[in-house]
Amino acid sequence: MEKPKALKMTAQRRVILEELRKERTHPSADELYLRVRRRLPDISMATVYRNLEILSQHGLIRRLWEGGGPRRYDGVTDEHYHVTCDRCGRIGDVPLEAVDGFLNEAQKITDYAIKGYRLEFYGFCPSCKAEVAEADD
Amino acid sequence: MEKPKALKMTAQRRVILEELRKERTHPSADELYLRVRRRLPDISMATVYRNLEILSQHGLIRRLWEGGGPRRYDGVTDEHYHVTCDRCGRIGDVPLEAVDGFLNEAQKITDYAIKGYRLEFYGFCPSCKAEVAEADD
DNA sequence: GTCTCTGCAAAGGTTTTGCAGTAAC
DNA sequence: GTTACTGCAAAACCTTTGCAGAGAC
Repeated sequence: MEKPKALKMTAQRRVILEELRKERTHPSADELYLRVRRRLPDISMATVYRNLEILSQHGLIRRLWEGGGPRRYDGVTDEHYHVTCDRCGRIGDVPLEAVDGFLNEAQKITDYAIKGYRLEFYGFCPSCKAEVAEADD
Repeated sequence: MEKPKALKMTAQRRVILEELRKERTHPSADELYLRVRRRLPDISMATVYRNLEILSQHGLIRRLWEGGGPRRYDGVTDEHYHVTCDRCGRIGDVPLEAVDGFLNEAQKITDYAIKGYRLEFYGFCPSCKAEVAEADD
């Protein structure tokens, strides 16, 4: 197991966290950088990126919709969902029919006009599942 | 209203579509390019990108998990979902509690070990909703 | 004193775009 | 003939990384 690093609270980290918590707009790294720079003019973009990564690893903030990698495409347009392997990235199909009971519920609690949703599962693919099980022996 | 362009079926477009439908691996543009190039050695990457975009606009293929833009962060770590405006990109909160009735159902029909899901709504934000309504008058 | 963090600058990966020529309809 | 499409090359965009020095504990 890897030993987690001890977090040091630097001025940069503190301000990034404060500004992110102050904002309700779900900013990107770039937008946050502009805000943080008002208080710490010498901060660098790299520091912002590094801290956003570290802070979300530690559960202090959340990153929306994974997906840094390349976009992927599907030739099958029938209704179905996908499941991504957390370990190797392989993507499988989940041929569930539309599950939209929560659309109404969601509609009640926001001012947006909700038109649909995106749902994606994650976990371990069959081979990673097997390899992880072996490693645990 | 914008007039949609008529689709012309070029050799490149046909082969891209065929190869994507043949694959069950949800390939990225790059992976697809490698495959397509076996049949059309002179095709360019730009053509692959352009066609993937056009074909998904026309509903002939699907793009997985939107998210070409920058990643976004949330300082609030409480359980909740998000809703993205299709028109202006603004992101709102949907303070629903975990809705995971479909996890079991999904688990039954794949060989993956499903650990969780990501759920995101989309639609129009309050101001876009209003502007679209006016435009329709 | 040790280990983590920082700024800088450079590189990396992915996607888009302007252009002039070509092919589909 | 008109319009959409192509390859090429360059640029745009977003993110990560190596490094040497600085700061937190």
